[in-house]
Amino acid sequence: MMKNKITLKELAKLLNVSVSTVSKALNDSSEISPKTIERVKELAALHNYRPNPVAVNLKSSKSGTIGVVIPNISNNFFAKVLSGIEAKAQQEGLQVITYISNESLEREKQITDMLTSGFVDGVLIAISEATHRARNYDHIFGILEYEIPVVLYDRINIDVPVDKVGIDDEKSFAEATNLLISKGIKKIGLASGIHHLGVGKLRIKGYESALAEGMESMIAASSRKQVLIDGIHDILVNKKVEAVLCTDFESAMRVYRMAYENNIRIPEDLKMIGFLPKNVARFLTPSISYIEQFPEEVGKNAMQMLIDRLNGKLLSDKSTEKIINTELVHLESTVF
Amino acid sequence: MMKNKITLKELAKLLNVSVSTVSKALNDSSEISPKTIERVKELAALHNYRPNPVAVNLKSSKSGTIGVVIPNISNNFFAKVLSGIEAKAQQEGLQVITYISNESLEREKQITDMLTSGFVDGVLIAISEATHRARNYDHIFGILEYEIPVVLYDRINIDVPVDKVGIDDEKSFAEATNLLISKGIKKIGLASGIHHLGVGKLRIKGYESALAEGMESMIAASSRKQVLIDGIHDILVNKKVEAVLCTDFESAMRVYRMAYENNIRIPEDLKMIGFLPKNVARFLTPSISYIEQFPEEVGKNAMQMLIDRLNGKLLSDKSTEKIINTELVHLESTVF
DNA sequence: CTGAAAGCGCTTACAG
DNA sequence: CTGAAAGCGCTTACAG
Repeated sequence: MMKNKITLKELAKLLNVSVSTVSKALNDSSEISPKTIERVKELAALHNYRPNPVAVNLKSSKSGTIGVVIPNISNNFFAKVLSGIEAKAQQEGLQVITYISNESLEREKQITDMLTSGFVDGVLIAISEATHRARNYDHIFGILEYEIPVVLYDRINIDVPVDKVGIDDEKSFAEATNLLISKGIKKIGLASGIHHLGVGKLRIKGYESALAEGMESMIAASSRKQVLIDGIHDILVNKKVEAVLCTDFESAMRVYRMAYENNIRIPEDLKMIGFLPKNVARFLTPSISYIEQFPEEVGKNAMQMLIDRLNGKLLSDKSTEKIINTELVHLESTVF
Repeated sequence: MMKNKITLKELAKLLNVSVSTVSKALNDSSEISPKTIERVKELAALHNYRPNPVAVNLKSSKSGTIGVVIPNISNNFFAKVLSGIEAKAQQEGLQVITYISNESLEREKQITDMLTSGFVDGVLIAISEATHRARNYDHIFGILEYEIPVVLYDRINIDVPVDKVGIDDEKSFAEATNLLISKGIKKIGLASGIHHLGVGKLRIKGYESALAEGMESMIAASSRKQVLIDGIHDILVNKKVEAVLCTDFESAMRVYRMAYENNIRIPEDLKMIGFLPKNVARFLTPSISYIEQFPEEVGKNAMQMLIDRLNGKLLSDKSTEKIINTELVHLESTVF
């Protein structure tokens, strides 16, 4: 049994009325008599009529789709942001078109180029690492020139006048550092594989700003594997830090491995707090205290902001910014 | 500087030619003189003309978009499948609309309902756990009734006559079991949090079929947390298995934790092999031997298959199936 | 080689 | 209350 898609025209012919009448009836126009509305709807239901969304889009010059640009979908944080975006979009009857930049500026430019070709009503984007490094945001401005609203999420520490939704990166590490200090810990180190990114910088800034008088800042940071490992070795084994904060998954796992290989016991010899996915943090041996983020909330809020922008609910000459708070979750690595 | 989108009509007026001529010129029609083609293209480039994709779609009754249904985007396997799909789509100039079912049959039905409303040219779907449990595939057949091609990926062990791309789940665990046997291990157990899913069943089947004469099948399997934990305790602590295969992330992490808590040393007392993301497996202490899958390949192949189907390159009365092979990667947990 | 016309499937001012 | 007409932005047979 093949369902051939039925059109307005065909319905009209079957009903012996005009296409306009059918269209209006289906849209509950007050111009049409209740009786006709009923007849039309009945037949439409019988044939499982659905308006062709492409045609509707052409008339309304809206597509009902949102473009979402993701730097790296393997990063669980971004995967969950997407999940939040998709949930919100679903509620609002919007379609989400996904683009993955793989942290590449080149690819990101291709994507923004597609985005301006008129398919999407709005854009949610976390810029790629490469874009951040190059500080080249021309293609973002390019989208704006087409009057397509843009909301930046997570990686928002850049100077582009658009709406933004982010994480309290700086505060999270300031508070973690303060907590360790309050427990009498003096030698606190930090490891980072993302010190070159905005979020990395903010986390490091939070750590440094919270260090008390006379406390040394000890940072192992590199985006190159071996340099990072050597740096971690230095602060764990040579400098013998008593606690270490990790800004990202990779640095956390390398610290964890390094401690294991050098018989540094967690938490006895070393306290540890990191940005880690809950699922991994809980199951490690020992489990690692982590900063819980709420990526779905980031996604939902970014989508909501975009919707508000599209509906003209936000002031047109001013961009808004929203910060989603994190929470420090204590597990075995910070048992005192 | 605002770029107002320019249309064919406007270009035509500026050039003092007809809309048809402009359209043909831009499409390099042989009907049009080289000189006109050049003039038209020049002005189009100057104004950065891009055809309105919605209008093109309406004419061609194709949308250039593919719907992808993902059960759970937090699962790194699916995230990477999406990455492969997106990469292929990008190459082919197709847009990917993402839908997340959250393993819910209800949600999946809503999604398939949207999919049939005429937006997408084809569908890639991994059915949800709930769908699998309920064995309710009516909504999948529903898509087919609209003549929208469907390709199943990963969770393909169901009786629906469509193209499929999967993983060699059964073989992977059969080979892992054989390897352990060849090393003289007698007591091999298995842990699973996904025994109710097709992929879980296949992995378990592979394990059981490979067990040698007289070897006992020892399985801890449940989708309920505490039952799974108790089961793992039983095979590790009471039955004292010498090796354990884990079908999924959660069961692997629980085995890993359970061994740690009961002073069972890996690999001295217990060998371990599991389906784990590379990134986690490598960093654990000790690192855990894992079955490497190639989710991007699954995604790319599924997308390619769909494209072939759309282009009529596949036989219309027969569905194809492709299996992507896995690889066992030895790390510290299987040092003999 | 160029252009007028029809049409993809819808919506909506306007006329009756 | 109903319908004819115009139009969203494009493509493509057909006529000239």
